[in-house]
Amino acid sequence: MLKLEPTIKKGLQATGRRMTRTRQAVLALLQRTRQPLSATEIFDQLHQEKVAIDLVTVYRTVHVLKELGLLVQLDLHQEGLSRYELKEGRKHHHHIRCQICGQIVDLLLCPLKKVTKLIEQQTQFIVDDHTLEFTGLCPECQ
Amino acid sequence: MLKLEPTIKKGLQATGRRMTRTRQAVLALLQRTRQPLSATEIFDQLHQEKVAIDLVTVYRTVHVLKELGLLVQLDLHQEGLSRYELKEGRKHHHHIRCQICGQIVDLLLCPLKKVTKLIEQQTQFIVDDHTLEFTGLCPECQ
DNA sequence: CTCTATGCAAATAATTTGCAAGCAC
DNA sequence: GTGCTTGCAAATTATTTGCATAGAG
Repeated sequence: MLKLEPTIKKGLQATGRRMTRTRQAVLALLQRTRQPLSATEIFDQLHQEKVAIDLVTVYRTVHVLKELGLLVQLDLHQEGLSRYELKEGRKHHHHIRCQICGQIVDLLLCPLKKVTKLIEQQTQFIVDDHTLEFTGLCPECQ
Repeated sequence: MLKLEPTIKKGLQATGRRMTRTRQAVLALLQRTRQPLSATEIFDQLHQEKVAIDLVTVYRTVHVLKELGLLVQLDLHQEGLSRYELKEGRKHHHHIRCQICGQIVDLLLCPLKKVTKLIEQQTQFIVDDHTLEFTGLCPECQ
């Protein structure tokens, strides 16, 4: 497991920000968790661990971490909320979520490089980002 | 332009539903519009055209049309709302949206058939659906 | 005439904003 | 001590639900 805090503290300070108890708690949680978490899940989980934090602070924290490029905001297929996961040196990847139990599994692939070039040629857009998420039934729920 | 109403009326009636003034208005709007529209946009546009309709009815209408398989609900990249477009005999496709002006352009491709099989092999999930949407800068906003 | 669809009010849910007090550096 | 952060309350936005009435077949 990577020790992220020192690096992140520098990133925060470089932009005039501070490393605080609540930011550390959110970071530590995201670091040890496998699944991408929603703001409410981060809030609930931290409260279970007796960490006092406001939901608003969770939102503000993930916003800052996203600005620093340390975290990815995900919108999975028609969930109606956002989820967050640390980049933590991981490669760009996508996800599949089970429609029954909600389990989210990482997909360690991205088949879109060639497609992106094709789109840029065809549309004259400059492609900046993309969303690619799958839903289905996990082995247990089939 | 396809004449959709008779077909759709049959579809509605086959499930004990009725063709109404408001459903016709929403259908006609989606039929003639190029861009995928949000519930609020459908509501606003119809009001501009002096069609009296409640926002709730818009939501209920797109819900029914989706159940009948006549309409696709889209969640574009981090917009925080859903958009709707009629299938109207069109092929499955994806979109790119300009981050500046919001313009949405259809992409007439889907490069995911092989990837889907690969994912099913690797994860043991049965893949049901996917989201693939791009954002970028359109030619005018670059 | 029966049963579905609609409008209106109100409830939910996710997220954002304002402001005074707390805390990092 | 100064200025960024936080908590709390409240506002905003998207969407859903309850219920009595209007309207399609």
